Amino acid sequence: MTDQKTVQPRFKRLAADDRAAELVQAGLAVLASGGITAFTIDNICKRAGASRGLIGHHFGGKDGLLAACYAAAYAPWFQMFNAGGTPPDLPDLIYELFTDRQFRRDGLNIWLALWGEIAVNAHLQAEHLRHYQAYETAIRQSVARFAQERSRQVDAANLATALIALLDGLWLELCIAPGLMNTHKARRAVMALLEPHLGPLA
Amino acid sequence: MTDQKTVQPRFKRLAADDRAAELVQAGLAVLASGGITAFTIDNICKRAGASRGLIGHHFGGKDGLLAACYAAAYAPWFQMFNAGGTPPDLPDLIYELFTDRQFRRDGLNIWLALWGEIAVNAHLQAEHLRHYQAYETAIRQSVARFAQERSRQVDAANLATALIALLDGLWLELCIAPGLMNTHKARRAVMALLEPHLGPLA
DNA sequence: TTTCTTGTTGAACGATCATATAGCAATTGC
DNA sequence: GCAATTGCTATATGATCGTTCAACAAGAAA
Repeated sequence: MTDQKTVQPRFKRLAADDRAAELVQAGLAVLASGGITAFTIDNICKRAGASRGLIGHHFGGKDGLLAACYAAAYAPWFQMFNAGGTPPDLPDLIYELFTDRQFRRDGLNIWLALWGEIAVNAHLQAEHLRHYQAYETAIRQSVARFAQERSRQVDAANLATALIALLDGLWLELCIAPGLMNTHKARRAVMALLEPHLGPLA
Repeated sequence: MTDQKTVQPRFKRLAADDRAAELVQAGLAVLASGGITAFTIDNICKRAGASRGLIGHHFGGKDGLLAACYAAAYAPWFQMFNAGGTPPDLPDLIYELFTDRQFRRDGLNIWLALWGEIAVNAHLQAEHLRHYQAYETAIRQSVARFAQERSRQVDAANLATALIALLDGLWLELCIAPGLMNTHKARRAVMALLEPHLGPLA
């Protein structure tokens, strides 16, 4: 009979936070590839190599996991736009958003799936609104500072509104018409909005 | 015993096309209020006051119904942007898109739900791409004609790309942050993009 | 080596899902 | 009044869904 010591462990115990993070990453991967209808307990556990009971244990259930996925998707943005911090320089921001690393279909598919849920889920929508307002404030301040540095008079609030919508729309286009959208086209579209008001950005 | 004549009919027979149209309308209503996860045979039949077997009978199943819903959602756009017809005047188009009748959350929720599915459903995405290219052509021609009439030199393709993305982004914003977006803000955002390139539109 | 902590599994359960289809029944035609 | 047409119901079926939880087991501590 096999020595107990040589038996392969059935699973590896992780710290609670580590396991939760793995499940969130699996959830994001499932959203990226299959959208919100693929976001099921079975799909996520298969992806994470874990058992279905863990979702209830760590998140209280599927809805809690989705909320955690939203928070994880938002975390990089939160760092970038956190109220109280200095908003990024506008050219740096635009540059960064349209690198191949950021302007990627799978990552933006996550947002498209989440938007679909935010539209009909009051709980998620309330949380999104809090983040959105911080984001809008940061973008508006970036625009205002850039204009002021170049002695340009602009309606920063309106330009921020238009910029935010344009960014979201370009993301959406990459998801639903990927062959027709790329970083080059996206950058030029953004410049078409900003440069007449702010002058050259590059 | 009750006379046969006075018995209330159990259901009303409709022409096949009429019943199919009702089911499509029910499907769109379900997408508008609950998103793609609420798009189930039971929800749609409850909404239509019909029996589940009709979905299979008229559409071959749920996927066929979703395709029909997409076609129905697209039909008004098809009329507006049909390749071969005259694209609308740009100011008329912008005016029309941001009336309270068109810029409405429930209608735009349908698109948000469909976009989520288009992103991950190859069949639907292929159909969408056909329509999208006709739409882009029409918008580009509207922009080009408007610019030409005012002796303005613009990159019509780039401006059309930006305009399409901005329109989609404004729709999206109405769905996910409805308290913060309205027709007035949306119009002004569009003008911020177009007027520096094309001159006054109103 | 034994005990303890708690992460984890995976099956049971009831609900919901989409499809298939026998047969009912509204309505028209003869 | 009866027959024909075909729209339509509603049930059966197997699969998938999310939640629950008893009990297992990895790994640390004593």
